[in-house]
Amino acid sequence: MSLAPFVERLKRLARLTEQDERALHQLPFAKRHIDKGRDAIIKGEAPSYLYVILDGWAGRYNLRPNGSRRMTGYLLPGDFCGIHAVCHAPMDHSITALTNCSLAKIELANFNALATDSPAISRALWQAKLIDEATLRTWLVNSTDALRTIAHLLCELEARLIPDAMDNERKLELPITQEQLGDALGITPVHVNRIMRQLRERGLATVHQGALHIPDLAALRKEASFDPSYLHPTHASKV
Amino acid sequence: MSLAPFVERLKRLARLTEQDERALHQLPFAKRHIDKGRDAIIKGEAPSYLYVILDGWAGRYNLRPNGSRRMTGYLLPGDFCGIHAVCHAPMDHSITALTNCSLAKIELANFNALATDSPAISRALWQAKLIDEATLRTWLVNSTDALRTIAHLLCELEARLIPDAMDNERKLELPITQEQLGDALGITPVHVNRIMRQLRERGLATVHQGALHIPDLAALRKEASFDPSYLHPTHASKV
DNA sequence: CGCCCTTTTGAAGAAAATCAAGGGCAGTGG
DNA sequence: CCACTGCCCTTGATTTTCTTCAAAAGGGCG
Repeated sequence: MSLAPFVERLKRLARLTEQDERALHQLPFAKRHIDKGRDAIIKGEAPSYLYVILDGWAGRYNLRPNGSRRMTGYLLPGDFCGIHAVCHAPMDHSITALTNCSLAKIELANFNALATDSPAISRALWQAKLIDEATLRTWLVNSTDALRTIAHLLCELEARLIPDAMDNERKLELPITQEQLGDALGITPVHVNRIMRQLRERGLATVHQGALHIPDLAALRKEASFDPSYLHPTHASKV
Repeated sequence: MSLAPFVERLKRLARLTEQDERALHQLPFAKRHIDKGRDAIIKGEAPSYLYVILDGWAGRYNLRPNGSRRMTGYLLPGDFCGIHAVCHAPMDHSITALTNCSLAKIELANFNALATDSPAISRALWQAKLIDEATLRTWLVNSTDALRTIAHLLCELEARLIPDAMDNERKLELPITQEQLGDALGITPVHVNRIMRQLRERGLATVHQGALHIPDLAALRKEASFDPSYLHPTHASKV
């Protein structure tokens, strides 16, 4: 497996030159497997690597004093983390594997060299950060009640996993448990279950054997007041 | 009023050279007053200015479909916003004046020129973004119940307004209403009031005539499980 | 089969929203 | 000077939402 998902991601974020692309593809990296439930980076570390998710799902989380975890974001294939190290800042949260994951570890020194040389790459990093931030904001804004909160997260995942969605009926892999969803939303797993039932009964979303089925994406998005624009930077950045 | 608060802020975030500092001080800017309740930037704009808060409090917010607003961050004197424009990206949220504000408008073209030339300045921007992001995360993580949510926000404001806190008894201006607090926390103003009473009764925080008094900062921080480290980048970035 | 993990459902309790109504205080205007 | 008005804070009563506690039912896998 190569860094292709990573390069593709950056290409979506900014206009890379051919040279940028070539240099990215030639970045040396190490592959690392992380078992479901294990942490890739722990809060307080200042990793000297950039981690790219090649396969599987990971998540950012913090522990609360009572021991429960609160996810603050999902990392899907092509996503990366560890940028804190751009500033040599220690991580303010941990990264855990929600499923078995394979990651690419890229030496930050190598990557930073590219980023400082290439305006497009450094712009792509900014875009990525802005999207992360916007995503956090939507989590705050759209968590009025549990149903909307869950519906919104499902919409987010759908939009991120199938970026070029056009049609209206969708099916996608949802390899996480209801408890993990609850962690991400600050909701009890029991309550997640009840809401999932409501979504099912209302024909908005059903989960069967690890697959999420959205019979009517438009309806779900309306229910969640989901607007995907925050995930897709306008390529105004072509400039 | 000069850009001094802005320069001071950046100096906290990264090691500026004397030249950086001089260049920042020489940035041309326009002053703009915004009345309480008015918006400085509206969602969807891609402002061509960087805005620096010189005086007053502002806030980032989004509107919810039902018309209520959800604040996603406070902007205090010295803070800046409009960095989206680094990527020519449209704002995904609006900025409103919580009190009467005076802002400095700096042409992005001018500022970007500085930022691309100076590694320290561009690093300071990264730091600022990381802090914004970390702050958003703490809002998610530490909002289990209303009391902790409010206590945490009070701690955040205290830490940001009095960065070099050492002693344990604090008093500071809190120029916002309980309703505005509720907007920031996703809590009903009525409920904010009830919690403020609890804080008062428990001797954790009292508000009198627009002044917040924290008799025992350590106790309040403990209640909120507040750890200020996310606000203060270790100057590891000296490197 | 039997075990573990996840999902599902029920019933009771806590937390917060909602609805409604006073009360303080500053500013306005007669 | 005082009544009036508007804004904010405060409190009570009621209802909704979510949590907690508990237990049962599926499903995959040794």
